[in-house]
Amino acid sequence: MSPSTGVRETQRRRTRRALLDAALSLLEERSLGSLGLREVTRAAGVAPTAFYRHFRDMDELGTTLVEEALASLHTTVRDVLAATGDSERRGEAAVRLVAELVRTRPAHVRFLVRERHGGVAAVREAIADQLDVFAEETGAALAADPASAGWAGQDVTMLSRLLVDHMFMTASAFLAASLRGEDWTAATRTALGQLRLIHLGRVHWPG
Amino acid sequence: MSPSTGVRETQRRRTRRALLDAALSLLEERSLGSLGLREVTRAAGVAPTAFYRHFRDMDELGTTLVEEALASLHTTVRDVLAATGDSERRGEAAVRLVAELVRTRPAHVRFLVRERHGGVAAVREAIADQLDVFAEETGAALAADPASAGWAGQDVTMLSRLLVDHMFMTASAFLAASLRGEDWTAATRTALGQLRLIHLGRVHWPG
DNA sequence: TGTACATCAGTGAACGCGCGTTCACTGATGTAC
DNA sequence: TGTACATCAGTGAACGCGCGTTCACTGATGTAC
Repeated sequence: MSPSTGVRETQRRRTRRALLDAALSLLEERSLGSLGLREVTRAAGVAPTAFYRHFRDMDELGTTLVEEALASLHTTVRDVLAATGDSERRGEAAVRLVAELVRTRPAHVRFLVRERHGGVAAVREAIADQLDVFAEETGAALAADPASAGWAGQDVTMLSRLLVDHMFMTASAFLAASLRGEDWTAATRTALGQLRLIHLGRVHWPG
Repeated sequence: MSPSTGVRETQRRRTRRALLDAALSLLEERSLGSLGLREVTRAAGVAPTAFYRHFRDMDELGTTLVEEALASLHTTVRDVLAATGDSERRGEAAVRLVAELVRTRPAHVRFLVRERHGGVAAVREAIADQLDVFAEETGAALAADPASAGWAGQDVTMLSRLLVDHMFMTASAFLAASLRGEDWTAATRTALGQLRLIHLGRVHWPG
């Protein structure tokens, strides 16, 4: 049998997932730097030593979580960029997709928001590198848009960084609203207004 | 003698400062949640038990750091709001003042950026509350501006939150540039461009 | 299919270590007279 | 000014505890024939 379906491999994957999920769950109200190995294995229901069958240390588990979380984010970014219509509709699509991402993977999104400026260098840098990639992709999409005719390269970069950062702001606002038990209509309206303002500025650039 | 100049009080303040400075220094590459009491006292050059003469626990030290850091920030926000001139000049003033704040108090600014979404609830909430206050002040200043004639209250709020968040983005970009050994010209240009775009959007609002 | 052997995910005991917190203390500083 | 007493910031020993990591192990799963 192929290793991808063997009983042993299946169990191995189950344990690995349990460790990652336990960590994500503990990270709901904590940061990665304060998370202990024994804490994670306890929450996952395995012996402390089982941890080493899957990760060298907590940094490696953290890096794995970054990869998982960014895979979700990558899908969302691509969907946003692929959205068609005028800037109003594209803004709506972006906010809707971010909301959907926060709804389906709240723990992953919270992890990214928290660790983006967090205390674990390896994780911080892994996130920063990927956000650079997203900003570049966004920049390429913007440059291909007729609305960007005549824009300087550095101005496109400036705008794409603003949009990527705004995506994080919006995700963070949704998480904060959930924490306060509010629904997301206010956060959605704010995010849409901000995107509309940014797009207005874009249309009239450089003034 | 008044307690503010007694030898005992002076020494007490010196130790308290040493603890806060030691913590700020350790937080350069760590997060508050992972910081230990003994670690801080060791770095400050006092016995572990001396800590309790000044703070109940690390949370209280963290809250104290928030107050210090936000006092600096408050000055900067007020100066930005007091700046006169057209929006181009106000944007320049804002970026210059943020740069000055990051240059004079890098550890405090890094602490705010890191702990704003960090793992210690008490600190996160203290920062969020103060940012709400800043957003309100900014909103009041915007509303008083003739350029906001006819703006809905929620639109003013939307814009002021964007500006406060942009201030954090800019501070974070300066810190990141320092870390990479770059100078701040690129980060400054980006921040100025973004503010200009936002102001352009504002001028043409609601489209 | 059955058998004999190899693999390896997960275990449990053990270790040395640094942690947060308590306590009674010391001795310089402050206060009353 | 001098003396006797109170205050209290900082100390150092001691505690129990959970930590990360090591090691030899077990027993179910996989493989060769």
